[in-house]
Amino acid sequence: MAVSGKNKVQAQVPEPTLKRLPGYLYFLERTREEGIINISAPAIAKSLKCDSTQVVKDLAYTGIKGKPGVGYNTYELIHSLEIFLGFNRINEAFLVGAGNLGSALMAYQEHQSLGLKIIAGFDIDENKIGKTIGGIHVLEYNKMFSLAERLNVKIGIITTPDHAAQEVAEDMVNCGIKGIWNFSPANLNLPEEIIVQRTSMSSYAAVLLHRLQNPTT
Amino acid sequence: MAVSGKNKVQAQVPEPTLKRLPGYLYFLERTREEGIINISAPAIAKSLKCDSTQVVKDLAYTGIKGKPGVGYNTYELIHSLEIFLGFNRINEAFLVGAGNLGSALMAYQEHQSLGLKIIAGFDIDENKIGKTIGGIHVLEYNKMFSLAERLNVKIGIITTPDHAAQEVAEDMVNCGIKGIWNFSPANLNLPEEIIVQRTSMSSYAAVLLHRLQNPTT
DNA sequence: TAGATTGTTAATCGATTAACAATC
DNA sequence: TAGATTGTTAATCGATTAACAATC
Repeated sequence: MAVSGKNKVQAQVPEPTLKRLPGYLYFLERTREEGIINISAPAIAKSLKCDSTQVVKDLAYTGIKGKPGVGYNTYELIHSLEIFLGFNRINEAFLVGAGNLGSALMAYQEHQSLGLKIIAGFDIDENKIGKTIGGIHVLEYNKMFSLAERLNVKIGIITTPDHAAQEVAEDMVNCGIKGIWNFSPANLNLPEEIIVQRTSMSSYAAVLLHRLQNPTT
Repeated sequence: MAVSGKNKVQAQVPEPTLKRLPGYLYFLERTREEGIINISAPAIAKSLKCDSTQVVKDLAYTGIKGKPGVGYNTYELIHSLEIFLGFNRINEAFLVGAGNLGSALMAYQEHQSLGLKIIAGFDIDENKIGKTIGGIHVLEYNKMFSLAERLNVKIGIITTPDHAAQEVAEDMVNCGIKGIWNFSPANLNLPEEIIVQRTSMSSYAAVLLHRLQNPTT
């Protein structure tokens, strides 16, 4: 029953750490391109303008071991981050709502690692069905039900207008989807066990505006 | 010198609070549409699935007064949130990079309050220049310099490919822009006083994937 | 008045930062 | 060995949660 190789209760990874990890990964990929073999936490911290002890702690969560006095092996570090984040696996996802935001995400992952692979987009708009965006086909919404089951897709992305979000989410759950990335501001009402990640653009705008209007100091 | 009307040092608003406020605003706008005049913190908390004392605290930051035993006046609460977030003002912004993500943002704000108004998009791609997306014109990149000065725009949004982000950011700063919303994963190197809000899609993906792979209990 | 809810103050919890020992 | 950096443990800081008094 117990997973071997870990004889201690796995420390819960803080969400702030989790959010920072892809940033390290991105930076290290650039570093590797420059042919740098070893890199230290203070060096990373300086480039990313954050605290070096935080870098050490964050990286430790991925299970990597660094060499005192030297730092980390760039290649090992990238590998460790990818494994930990699950970015090495193919995390297949469906996307519903092939409007502007949906199209953006489909096109985005062509050039940028999102950590997940959108394998199909769905829409009810006849004008969008049949299109190919970022190499991904936009299919008729009703096709989602049979395809999800057949392909065993566990992740759904909602980029529909607000009013459709709840219904789409429920459909996704009925398709066997376990995790939903919701880009609409709607508050989804779903079974407890479904993992919902809400991404609200206006939250970021709020922080930016507030910091502009209330300068520190 | 001192701003009147506040005889206490203004309490710093926690960033988590700031990020939650637009969510309340969205919910309350729906509530108002239903004709509900008063709403209590526990009622909000129940709908948004969060803690009621947190709702009370968050709302208190906006300066609103509620009535014990009754709650808040919906209209006043919306007003208070808008004022506090600065969403009532017209916060004009430039967007550089009219690709998929840039287009998505331009189209998004047509239907959704982002808290800021994109007044022009810029690109170097001949095929994009001249287009109108979400009612916003895409102009030649070089036009940004003269326009920023003339229109006194203080906010810039970067939705370019990574490799262009640093250069665009520097140009924006030279245009007098004070706050930058950066959608590229690049780490911008800019003067201290420039406020940079980074929005990394892969951070959200990382959290979703991790929670899917490491269920809590 | 009674009940419900706000608003404030205290306690808890968790993340960040600091200190320092271990080690390459 | 000496210097630099990791890794761990302790201290600090800040946000969330709980408790309770004030009030409509």
